[in-house]
Amino acid sequence: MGTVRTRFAPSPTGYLHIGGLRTALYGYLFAKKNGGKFVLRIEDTDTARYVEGSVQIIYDTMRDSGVMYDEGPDVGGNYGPYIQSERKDIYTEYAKKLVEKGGAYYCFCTPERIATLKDEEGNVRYDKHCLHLSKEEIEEKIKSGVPYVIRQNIPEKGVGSYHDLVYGDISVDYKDIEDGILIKSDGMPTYNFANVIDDHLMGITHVIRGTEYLSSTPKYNLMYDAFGWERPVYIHLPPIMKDAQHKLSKRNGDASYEDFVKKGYVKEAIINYIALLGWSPKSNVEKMSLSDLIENFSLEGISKSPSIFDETKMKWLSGEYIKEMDYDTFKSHALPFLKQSEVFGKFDTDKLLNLVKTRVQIFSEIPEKLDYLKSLSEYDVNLFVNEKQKASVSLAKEILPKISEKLSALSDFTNSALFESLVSLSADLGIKKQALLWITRIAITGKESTAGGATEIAEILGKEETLERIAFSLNLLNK
RNA sequence: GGCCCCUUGGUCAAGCGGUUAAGACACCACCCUUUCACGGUGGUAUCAUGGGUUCGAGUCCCGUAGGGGUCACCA
Repeated sequence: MGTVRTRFAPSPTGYLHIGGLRTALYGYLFAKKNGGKFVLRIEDTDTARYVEGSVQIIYDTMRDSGVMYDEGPDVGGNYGPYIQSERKDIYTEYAKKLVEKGGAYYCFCTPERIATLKDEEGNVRYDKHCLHLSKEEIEEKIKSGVPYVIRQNIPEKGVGSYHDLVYGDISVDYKDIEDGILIKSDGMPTYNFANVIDDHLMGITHVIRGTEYLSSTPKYNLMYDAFGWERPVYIHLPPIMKDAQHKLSKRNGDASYEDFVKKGYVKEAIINYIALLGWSPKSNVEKMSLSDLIENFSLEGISKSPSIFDETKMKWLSGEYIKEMDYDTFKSHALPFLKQSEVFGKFDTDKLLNLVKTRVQIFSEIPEKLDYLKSLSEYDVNLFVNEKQKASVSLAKEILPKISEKLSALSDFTNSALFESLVSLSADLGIKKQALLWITRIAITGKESTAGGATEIAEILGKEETLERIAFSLNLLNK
């Protein structure tokens, strides 16, 4: 076999959903793993379903996520054009060839006649009515402008078998396959035809796509065989589910790649996670960059059964990426989200960001984690009670003035200096430092739990604000 | 409904005839700790079901149930 060539062939119907992106990713990984090429082809033969702008979304998503193609409409290549609507003449030419070879035939049946073919369950199955038209009849009808389609001629007997690298041997009886339309009456090909022609002409060696094509693949093979072309290797992928019953889809309002990016997921984590959905590496390592994925990817790890999308796990992965990010990278990603916080601009940006770096899994959690810094308003003084830390309301009343006094004398208002100072104060007072720090933190935040400890927060608030807040809390306690 | 395919904890999953049935997320507990988080340790929890085959079955075969896909001039 020559160079491995895989392709991703989405239709521009509005967005690139998670399942589609995973299909693209596997095609990309398999090609890269084998030193091959990954091709993007736009399947826009259904003009009615075309959605403006969706081709651009496909380009953007693939670029942004790193699942980048070597050949495609906007990057070129030697097998173009890569947009099916620009290949119409090619399909017409090959359709004629297939008719000559007996693999297809002209059909002039009206929709009305087709409708009479409905069985009890409402399923229509074409009866090969036009297969037996004579050459003269066909020529005459075409000449006189009778609308027609070109149908595939499926053998009436026999079984179509092939080997799928994920699902193994698949066999479908030809009697269960209908003579599907290859060329529509508007002259455009259907997926069933364009897909085969393009995959062959573009030198695609491995066809990677969803399981929805598992049982229709034998009819594609019939065409490869009729043309005398080598069949590609098939790799069908199980679907990604929203729950046990439903596929993940935008139609159900499920998030897409761009939605997750907007929600503040680390991009690498999204790709990493979807790679793991339906595929498992030989090792137990789960956090993998795109290049790690290329290195570790193998077809044997692809599962046959559908997998349910678990946003919680993706969130965890995102958090792992954030924790390992160097600060500057983190800052550049986090800043747009920090700006949505009410505390942005009121305090030192770097200090705020440092507070939050190990405490968020996705960037959008930043504002909520920092909101407590906003202002101090009336709160339940019972928050001072903490049995484990030996803190109580009365102790708070007693030591808060001393804390205030100590802090007002402090010139170096940094975390470490504050910590040292307060610890020594607790020793002087003969109380647990935990109790003193607990009371301090409650006094300056009024919150049971906060991102950051007492002295970290005090540093961010600054001396003036810290002392004001302690005074406010003291006042509250003495009410 | 016909046909094709699938079925290991709540979720992702390893396993390819002999294992105490990995690991991860989630959950719980404990430790660490300046609350929370991080980190560490431990724990709860899985082979859909009934028959075979075999000395031995999550692994092989058949049935049943459940689920997915497909049966378009959509891809």
